[in-house]
Amino acid sequence: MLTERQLYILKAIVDDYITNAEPVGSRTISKRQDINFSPATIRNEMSDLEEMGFLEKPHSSAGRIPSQKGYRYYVDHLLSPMQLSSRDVTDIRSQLAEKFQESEQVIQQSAKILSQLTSYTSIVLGPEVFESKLQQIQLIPISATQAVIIIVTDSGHVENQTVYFPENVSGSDVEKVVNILNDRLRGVPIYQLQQKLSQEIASVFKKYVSKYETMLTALREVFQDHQQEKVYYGGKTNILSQPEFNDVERVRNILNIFEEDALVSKLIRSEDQGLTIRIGEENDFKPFEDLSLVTATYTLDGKYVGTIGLLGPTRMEYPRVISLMEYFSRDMSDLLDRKNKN
Amino acid sequence: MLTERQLYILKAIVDDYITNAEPVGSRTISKRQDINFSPATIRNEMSDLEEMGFLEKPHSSAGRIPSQKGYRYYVDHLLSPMQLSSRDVTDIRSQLAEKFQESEQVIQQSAKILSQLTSYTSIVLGPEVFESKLQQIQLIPISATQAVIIIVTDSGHVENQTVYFPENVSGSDVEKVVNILNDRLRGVPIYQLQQKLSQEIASVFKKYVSKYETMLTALREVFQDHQQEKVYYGGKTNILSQPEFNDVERVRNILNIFEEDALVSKLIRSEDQGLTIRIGEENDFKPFEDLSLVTATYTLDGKYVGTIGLLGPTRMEYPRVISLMEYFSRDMSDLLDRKNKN
DNA sequence: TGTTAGCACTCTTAATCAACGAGTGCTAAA
DNA sequence: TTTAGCACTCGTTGATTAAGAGTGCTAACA
Repeated sequence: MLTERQLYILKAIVDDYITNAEPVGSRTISKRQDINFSPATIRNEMSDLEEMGFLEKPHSSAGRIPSQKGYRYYVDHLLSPMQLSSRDVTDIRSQLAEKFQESEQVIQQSAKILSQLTSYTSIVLGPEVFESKLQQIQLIPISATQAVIIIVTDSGHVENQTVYFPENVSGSDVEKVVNILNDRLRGVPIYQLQQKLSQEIASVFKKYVSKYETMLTALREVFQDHQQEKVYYGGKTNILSQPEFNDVERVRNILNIFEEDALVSKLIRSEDQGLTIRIGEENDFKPFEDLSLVTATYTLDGKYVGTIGLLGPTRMEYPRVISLMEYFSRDMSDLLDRKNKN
Repeated sequence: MLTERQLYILKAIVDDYITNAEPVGSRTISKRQDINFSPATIRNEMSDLEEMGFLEKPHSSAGRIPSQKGYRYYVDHLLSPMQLSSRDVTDIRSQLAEKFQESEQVIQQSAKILSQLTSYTSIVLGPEVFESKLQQIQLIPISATQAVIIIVTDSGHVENQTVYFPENVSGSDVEKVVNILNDRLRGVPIYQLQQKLSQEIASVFKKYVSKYETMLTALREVFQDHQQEKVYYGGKTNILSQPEFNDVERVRNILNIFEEDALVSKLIRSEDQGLTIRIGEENDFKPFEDLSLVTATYTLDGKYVGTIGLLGPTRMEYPRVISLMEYFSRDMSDLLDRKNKN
């Protein structure tokens, strides 16, 4: 229902607004090399596009800016995904290659690079612990009533926590407990630990361990805590450099959200494999109503482990961002797979 | 060299400016209950105080604001440390008491409370790992060439890192290594680990472990990393609510500093036991030139373990902040001591 | 019938100006 | 020594104006 020319003009406007952050006038468009119509013609088309809801006017004598619907249409139909420059690619390669030690570092580094390349804020959800399985449990006594419990997963992730025993527990009891746990729980997904503990382990403890209730409650607490996903940020303050965010109060609100990992995690998370783009109000979250969020998932052995996200103004460099996100989504997965095979 | 009255007036001006963030005029001061001089008299005194460098004028027809020197004098001689309200105390008590599990949580929670009570930004340096001693080392194989090494200190702190062995290492070798390390290194301060490794352990390895060089380089890397202090923040964005920070660019600069823990750590750190107040340029750091930083140390068993800091505008509620910091400095030390004795 | 030149109109932005008021500094009197 | 009085300074506020960018409409053109 949109004519060829309208498509062309809409694209031109969005492109222009994305780079200049200023309402686009008819003359600006008509001056372009690839367009051979007078401003008046463009104006007529713009007027139509506005009527259809793709454009809006900040005020009657400004140019047009894309509406939310305009961005959406642009993203869905108009946008030509930009080829990543070879400089970008080598940049990424070199920066990711050097840090190759721990999965966690790969993720952190990715967040950083992503934010540097875009000057938006990147948010990466770390591998969910509960997707991975228990490799080993260690209990290291610090004092008579205090020990550190360490949980190592098959992906090499380590969680630790201090436990307090209300009454003294003998060294041999601790040893027994560790043995039992390792025997029975190796290979069990982290999120099932607590359940297994109550159902299977409790009775075994009862048989062999003298102060089994003390141990049990202590362990229960520990398993409770480790079900959350980690959140990594890159360029938290990048968003402040966007001209649309010169109001300190607005900025403060957004920055405060970043402090609440649980909330962010919920916002970013996306079940869909592949790329997701949420524009403005599509985020369904008031403080993000003029922000766009592009997310992609990354995998390990084909299974979902986390999400990478990029948060910027609705006026976002979609073509570039999309290419970048696709690249990262693939590259991180590869990297993690390779690390995993080591 | 300052008369009684001048002291009084200087204090009144600083107090007023601290609460209202606006230049203080002579009339405002003379209206105060406790002052019985006409505006003209006050003006004369103000003029003198300005000449001496304690006050300055934003422009000729505004009131006066304290100069850096003014704040300094106020802090050193004028300020009456405010009694903490009993509400504050109970607030703190209740919020610190509930979270009592891990040292790290105590610190984190302290940072949070401190920022909430003041609406400044709190920065707390975590216990320096290298003050504590090695309790136990664990090496947990994940795959043939990959293991997780876990370092537990006597304070219950856990550090972990993944190590890669370039060539396969046998299980018995790993076991030997762990035994040797635990035998020889228990009780050694963390910061000495690397040194000891090269000096003493290397030769032992050579004797008993087949691929000892592989192990050695892997371990060396691990010990390298764990010498930094952790930095905890509370209310990172609180500073944005101060009226003097309505310029996004300024804010961005400060916020960016918070992302670099090493730098912050260096800035906050203070060797002096007790309270330190650095006003504006005394921080010797450009981006902090109109910020004040109040720091105090906290201890464990009488020994320095970390620093708590509060960062706000030079126009800071010094009386309140000082009391709070003193309180926290004591309370955190107590808390940690008690935890340590458990 | 689609395109475009022309022009009146709208609305923002920047600049200028005057009035206001908060505050100072000085002088002279108490 | 203190203070009343007053002229002066300077930032703030609001109004007014001019400039400029852009639109929308009409009428002419191909």
